[in-house]
Amino acid sequence: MTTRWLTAEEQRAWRAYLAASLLLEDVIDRQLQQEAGMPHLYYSVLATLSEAPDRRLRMTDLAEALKITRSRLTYAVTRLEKDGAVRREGCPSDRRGSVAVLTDEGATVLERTAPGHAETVRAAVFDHLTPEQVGDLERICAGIAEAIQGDGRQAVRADELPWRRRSCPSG
Amino acid sequence: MTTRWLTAEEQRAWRAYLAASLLLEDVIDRQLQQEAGMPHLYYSVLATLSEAPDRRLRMTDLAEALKITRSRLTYAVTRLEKDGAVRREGCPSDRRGSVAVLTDEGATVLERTAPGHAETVRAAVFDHLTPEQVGDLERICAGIAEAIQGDGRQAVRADELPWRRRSCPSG
DNA sequence: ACTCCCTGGTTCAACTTTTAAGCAATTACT
DNA sequence: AGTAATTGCTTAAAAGTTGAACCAGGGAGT
Repeated sequence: MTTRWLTAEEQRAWRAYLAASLLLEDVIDRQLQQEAGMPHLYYSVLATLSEAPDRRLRMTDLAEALKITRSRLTYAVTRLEKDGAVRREGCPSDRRGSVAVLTDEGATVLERTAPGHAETVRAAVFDHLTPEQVGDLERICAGIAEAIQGDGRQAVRADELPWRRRSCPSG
Repeated sequence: MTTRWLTAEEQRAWRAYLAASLLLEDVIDRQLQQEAGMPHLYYSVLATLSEAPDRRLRMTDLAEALKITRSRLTYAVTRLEKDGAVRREGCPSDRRGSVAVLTDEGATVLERTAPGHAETVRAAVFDHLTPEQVGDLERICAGIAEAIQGDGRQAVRADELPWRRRSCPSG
């Protein structure tokens, strides 16, 4: 097949996306590094745990929720554990497994820093979007995620090719 | 001010965005690592140079175009120089300056790998967006970039607070 | 020319991420 | 039960990134 290049409009959109995503990651990482002493991803680990039943999640489920590799998560949790924000527990139902648990200290960090984070996201993103655009953004991004994940045909992640589900957390 | 949290719709959009951007970066990095032997950002360095007049750009201009810090660019160019894809030249009009130049070898790598990259971006992003959505995406992202950059008030980049312009390349 | 400050770019040390192994527990199969 | 393949998670080594510090060159004011 002769290469299907991007159209001019697609190129403009793609470049705008690349610029925005780099700038955004930068601003958010910096803000959280300042206020919470950790990069955005690590904050997301805490945030995700805080919403999980019993504030705990299997490592693999957490990685899946965050869309990152297990390896990356292992390092993140190790660091957060050193900080006292997270604790690891063995999984009773599967002796291989381990469960990340948000500590009270971690919850406190989250509570303290969530407002600043929300403010940053709002200032960078939502304060200048119309409600329709918010909906558009969600649909567009959901479509992208879907296109990438619902893609059993080819190796998409090096780590763990198809996306699977596990369980165990509070039992 | 009592924290302006994100609305439910905004949260959904934000989470969809985070997931999509992580997955997307992952897929693209992996594809380019495979085909071009370099991460996406490094490919972007080559791509940006290839479109610049005389295939050359001052380091700071290149960093600005790519929305990355000069430090990060220094490392990228050093690596690409080792690969032979880029060459550094002194800037005649400012002895402090250096200019990154795309070599023929770099141009060849780009030509060879651009189709695969385009295909990946298309498959992950544009193949399932309507033309309206492409426009929406561009406008939304442009707005985000604008909100972050057009922000002289606060330190947005650690490196170089306000965004400026330079020149010199082919003169 | 002399100061003082700014700018362009690089470098260092600390940190994060990646990829490919690696290991132990579990499952599937016989 | 016995064994091979799979799964859950960690680790090692290499690569990339960050933020601060650094240095030489350029500019403005005197």
